[in-house]
Amino acid sequence: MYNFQEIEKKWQNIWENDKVFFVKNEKDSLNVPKFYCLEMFPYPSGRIHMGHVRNYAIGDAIARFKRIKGYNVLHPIGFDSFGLPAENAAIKHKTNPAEWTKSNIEYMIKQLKELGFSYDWSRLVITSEPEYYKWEQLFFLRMYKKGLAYKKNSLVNWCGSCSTTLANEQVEDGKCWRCGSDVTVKNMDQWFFKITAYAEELLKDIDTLEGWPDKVKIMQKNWIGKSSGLTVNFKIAGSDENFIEIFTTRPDTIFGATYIAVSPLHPAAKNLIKNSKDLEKLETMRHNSLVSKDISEKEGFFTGSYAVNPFTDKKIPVFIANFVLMDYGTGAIMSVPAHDARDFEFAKKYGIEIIQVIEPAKEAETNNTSEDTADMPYTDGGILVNSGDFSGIASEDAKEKIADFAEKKGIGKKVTNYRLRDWGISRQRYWGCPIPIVYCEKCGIVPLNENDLPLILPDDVVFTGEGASPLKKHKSFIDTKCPKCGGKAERETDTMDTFVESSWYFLRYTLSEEKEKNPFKSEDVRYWLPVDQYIGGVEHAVMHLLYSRFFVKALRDLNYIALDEPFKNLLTQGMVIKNGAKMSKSKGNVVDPDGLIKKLGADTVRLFVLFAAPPEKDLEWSDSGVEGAYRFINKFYKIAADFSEIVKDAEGKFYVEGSNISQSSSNAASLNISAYEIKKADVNPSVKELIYRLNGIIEKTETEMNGRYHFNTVISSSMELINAFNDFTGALGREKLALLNKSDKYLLKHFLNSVILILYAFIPHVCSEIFEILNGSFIEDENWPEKIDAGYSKENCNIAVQVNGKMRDVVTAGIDSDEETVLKTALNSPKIKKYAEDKSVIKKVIYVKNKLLNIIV
RNA sequence: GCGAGAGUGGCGAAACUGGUAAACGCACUGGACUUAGAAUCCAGCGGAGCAAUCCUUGGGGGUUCGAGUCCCCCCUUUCGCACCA
Repeated sequence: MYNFQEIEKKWQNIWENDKVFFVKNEKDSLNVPKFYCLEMFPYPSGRIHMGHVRNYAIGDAIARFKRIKGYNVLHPIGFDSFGLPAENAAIKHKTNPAEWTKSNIEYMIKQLKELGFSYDWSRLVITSEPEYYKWEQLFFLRMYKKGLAYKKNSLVNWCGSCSTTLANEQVEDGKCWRCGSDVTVKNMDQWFFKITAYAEELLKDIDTLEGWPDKVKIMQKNWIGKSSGLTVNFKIAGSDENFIEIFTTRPDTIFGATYIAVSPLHPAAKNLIKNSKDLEKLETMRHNSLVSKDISEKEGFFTGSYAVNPFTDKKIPVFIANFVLMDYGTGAIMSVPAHDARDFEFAKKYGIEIIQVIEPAKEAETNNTSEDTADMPYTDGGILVNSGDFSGIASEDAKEKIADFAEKKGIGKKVTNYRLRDWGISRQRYWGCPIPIVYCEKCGIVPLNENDLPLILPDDVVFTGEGASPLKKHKSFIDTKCPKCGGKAERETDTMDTFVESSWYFLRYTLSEEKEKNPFKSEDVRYWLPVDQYIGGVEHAVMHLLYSRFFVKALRDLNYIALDEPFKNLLTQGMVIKNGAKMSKSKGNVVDPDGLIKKLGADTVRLFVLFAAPPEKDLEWSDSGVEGAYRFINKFYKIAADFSEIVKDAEGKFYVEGSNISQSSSNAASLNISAYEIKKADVNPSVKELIYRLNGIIEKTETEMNGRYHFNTVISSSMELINAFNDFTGALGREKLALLNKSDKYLLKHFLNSVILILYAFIPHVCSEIFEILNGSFIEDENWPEKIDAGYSKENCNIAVQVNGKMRDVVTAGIDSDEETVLKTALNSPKIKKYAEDKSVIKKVIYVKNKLLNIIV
């Protein structure tokens, strides 16, 4: 009987002791194609959850398949081990973040090993270790020297009660995710990476990522948010030198601009205001836009100043408006209420003039013209009207012409804007990579010397949970000497965003030796990168994947590597849900992998997770479905073990013609049919058919495992094969099975071995075991099964017969029969007669060979 | 509001370039084995109908000999962005 506990332990020990999945010296393997299979590494929260199991089961299936196919496979794992939870645990349980993290990692490694994933553990990466983060500090210094890392004053999310900044994703409905108090906006000095310098390249190269889901590519494109438009200077009425610079993507509507709207945070806002009482209003509005990002109600007021539309020479009012963002474009806009929804809403509210300057190009839309202008603006392109010399021109044309005109007159400039902002990496936290910078009284901001790295995060800190980061109170860390002048200096106490670590860990995995001397080696990166298959959740579609792309490009420009894009193919797996909701403690619908592994085994859990849905879809958890997976594995094991008992001879060898294929020989498991000549005439017709079906599924598996990764259909095909095998052997009975001739036995063994090799990717422990029982050798030494011609020839096939496109009957005909023959047979069928005969005339016949016949009467 | 998906039995899902819809599994029902149960095995299982037969891929229309699959409109739903000018 199938004892999964024993079997799984046995194979896990063998894999570990024999280093089965360690990458064999890649320098000698350059003649074999490489395959880098990568799963997003976990945060060491304490336990592996079902989402991890799914993610890693997918990756492992691919890695194992590719190995059997003969690839040189790199399949690593690590831990993204810096981050706030460790600090929270430190506060709550009075533990040390380093120790808490370490014990979590140890436990999770144990879990991953119990799940039997085929990682090369020698390449384990733990990002909170100095041997890892010291390289990150080095990259920071190099980026600083190149101007890619810089410091500036900026607005950040601030939780007053936790005394720390929060990342955007840690702000939920304007409240702190941890303590629930209101989040405000604060002005602070922050370190940034200049990701905007790569905005255009990051956008352009998205088109080269053919193996990425469109969804993710679109999300990244939207995030980068490129838009091209025009800046135009609007002179302040009554002044010769003062003007407001606005940004617009619709220069074609400029004749319809009836007011200027300026952000309350605009530096010129104060000077525009004529009535001193309005300065208070400005202050309130400034405060509001700083404190909350919510602008559900458009508000504003007239400054008392007017600007001159350079195209119409008309004076138009200048408003301060809360919906105008300071950090996009120029912080001021020209408002065209007739053709922009927001401008329209604002103009209606404050009674500002609305002038139509675009007419829909098509006259076709007749019935809703009058209504349109009253209730909503017309925001599409069309033909210009009321636009001076530009009237009559189409929008797209006019955009160009008006922009050219503005540039020629020196009042405007064509510009490209990006929504993408520079990446703020400063965190006022302890458990992160220290930023290697000191502040010297004399020299100002001074980077550390590279050979002073690593700057180690001190271990002796006190967590109170109150006030600033513990680093801020750590005198011996802060007090230092200036690397430049040797005078008194203080260290930077901010640490880096943890997305920095995950932006290059996949490069570190390629390093196998001299780890203390290099972050990675360029020749290793050249060999292994790009990652052939990256697998992870969609939640990282923008941040992590965009930051990693940026980092690779930056490292390229720092001459570390020659690589433009890190991830060739990306698979975003769906969530694991139960009772229609994402598993969470608060909903009480969490399924713990540990318990299931103990109860039903790792193979069962893995099989269910891969079988229940294709990887990109959400997976609905089902306890009885898991039991079904368990049943299948049991059945599979029993069928194979029984078969091996029956067909073995007294010496425990298989009946196989030619002594070169036996348990004792070195290539015992060889499926290479050239070693044995099948006597086709002797083969049982049912066995022939089994082999024929097998061939089709070997082929199907190969295409499926080559990028589509619908493991569920591969598994169901394997189940069909096992069922067919069982039907055959069951019907025959043990005695007759034992009396089958050698060709039959050989082919049946080949059949089972092939199914084992297909399923090995999904349920490796039990497949390794069955393979050993059947062949006495290791499955990892085996090759992917070849298709065998066992002499099966289809004589007849079923042909669907339709009359006027409706399914009416199925007839049997010889394979490759011509239309005439099939039609004759079909017309003999009583069912068809009934439908076709009384209509007397056959107008047309459509015949698809071996498949379908459609009679049109 | 904008953008991108999804909608097939009681459930998870199959169906490669349009060609026998529902493979595989779960649940369920009946049977065998058993003192009984569990496990296992066999059979059935989209809907209506005694049956012949008819209907069925969110709804409506279209293209086609033929549509789950292609085109148009609508409904529902999930996700992402959300005043980016």
